[in-house]
Amino acid sequence: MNIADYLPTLSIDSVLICFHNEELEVLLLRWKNSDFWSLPGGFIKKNEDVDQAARRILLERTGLKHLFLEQFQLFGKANRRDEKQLDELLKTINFPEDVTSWLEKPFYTLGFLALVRREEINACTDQFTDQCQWFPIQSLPSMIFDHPDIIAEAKKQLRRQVNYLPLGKSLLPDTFTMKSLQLLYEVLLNKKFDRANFHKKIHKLQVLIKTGTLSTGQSNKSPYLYRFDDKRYEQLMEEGIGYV
Amino acid sequence: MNIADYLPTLSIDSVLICFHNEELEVLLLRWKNSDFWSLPGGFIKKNEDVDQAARRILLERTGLKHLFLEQFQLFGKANRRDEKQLDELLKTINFPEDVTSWLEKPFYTLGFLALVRREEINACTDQFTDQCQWFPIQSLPSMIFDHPDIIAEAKKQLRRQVNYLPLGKSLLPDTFTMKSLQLLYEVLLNKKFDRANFHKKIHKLQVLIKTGTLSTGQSNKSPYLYRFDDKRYEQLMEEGIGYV
DNA sequence: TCAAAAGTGTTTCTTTTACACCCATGC
DNA sequence: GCATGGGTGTAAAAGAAACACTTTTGA
Repeated sequence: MNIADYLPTLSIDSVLICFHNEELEVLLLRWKNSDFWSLPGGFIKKNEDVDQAARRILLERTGLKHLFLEQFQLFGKANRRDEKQLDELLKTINFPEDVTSWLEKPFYTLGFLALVRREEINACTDQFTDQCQWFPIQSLPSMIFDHPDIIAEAKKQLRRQVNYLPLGKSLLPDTFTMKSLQLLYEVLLNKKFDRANFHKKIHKLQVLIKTGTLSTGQSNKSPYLYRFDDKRYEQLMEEGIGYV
Repeated sequence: MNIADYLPTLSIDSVLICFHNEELEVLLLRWKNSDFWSLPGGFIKKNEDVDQAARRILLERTGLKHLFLEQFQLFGKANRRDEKQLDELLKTINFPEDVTSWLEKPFYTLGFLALVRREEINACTDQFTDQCQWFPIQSLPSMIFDHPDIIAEAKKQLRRQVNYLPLGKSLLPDTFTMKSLQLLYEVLLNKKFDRANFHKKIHKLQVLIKTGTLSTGQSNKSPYLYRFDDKRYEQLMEEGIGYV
């Protein structure tokens, strides 16, 4: 990392979210020689689009080229990074002098929300971190700086924009059952739906295509498998699904 | 303006919106010696909260201390400012050398949405501009750089967040008639409401308090004047009004 | 044949919509 | 009194919610 290639002042942190074990999970990296975790992030190159920078950073971290990624808020408090904590984190690692002084500069950070499928991700660490793990969004470990706030705001964004985000398409596998779709929205909105009414509501949207059935091995009827009608799905994202 | 006090890389531009003549209007400033208009904006001081910077800049421009102000998007294209245009704008004014070279640096800009009452504003120009005017949001003049995009995104934000923005409270006078409230939402959503049903909808929200009647001088019944119940209003902003 | 879970249908209640009616005001 | 626009009431239509019924599957 050649410091001279990067812009000061503004960094990027991404909240990667997946749906796993009937829960939303967030990807975190552990800082070297510490018990603190942080969001995958990075810096912006000179002459680079900010959106492009966010994609580049996530590509390095996950190997994913195509994923839903959207900025949601600039975290702009002057004292957003605890100085003491920053010093301690830097002390434990022997970065080259130029990297250390770069990291000590003040940075606002732009928060991005990314929606991914856990099984498509091969997450890896960066030069600041030595471990990489998914955590249920309801039980997160200690994090550096204002990263807990960033995740909290991402959650709010997720709820408020629920009608305009490609949640099903980004978080579920290509084919899925009605039950898993319902479960996803129940978790997102923290609210139970009536199974029968959920069916009707979704079918009225005309966004699902039956692709077969899933043999569960259970002693009951096999549920249908669906996939999304891409054209109709895009249309719904424009108009809003009308969930809440 | 002492350049050394300010951060590079990131600037601020605000879309000030008022409701006047049954239309939404935007405040623009005209660049000195040019036919191009721009949003009121500025730079961030070292060690300053970004939100605070946006307030400081608007205070200088409008004299308003309290107003609704919220960031809505970072405009992060590397080439968002047309170089040719920038050069031409700078050529026509004799800024000190340090200011010129400051302005020539690359800047991303953070867009803020501000909701104001036109009559409370005493808008004035800054060192870059010589005129200041409100324009109907539907008929805007030529603007510099990506400022048309910024306004377009602000409009989208306004529509999408309509349920969570204090539109009535920020854009209408302290007391107002049901008709003017209806008109505001009709303009915002570009959609007509049935007068009777609008009454019922609003009354069910239990957010209005009757404060008297307005003598219009017209040969018909005087409409009631209302004001908002502050406590209930805040509550509604949290939950969302449920308009669209 | 039974239990379990998926899929579908029906009834009820609530909300939305359309529109009619009444009321105050100035000429 | 009458035209005008504000305020209120009512009936029809649409939509949401609750819940019962039917189907499929493996044991």
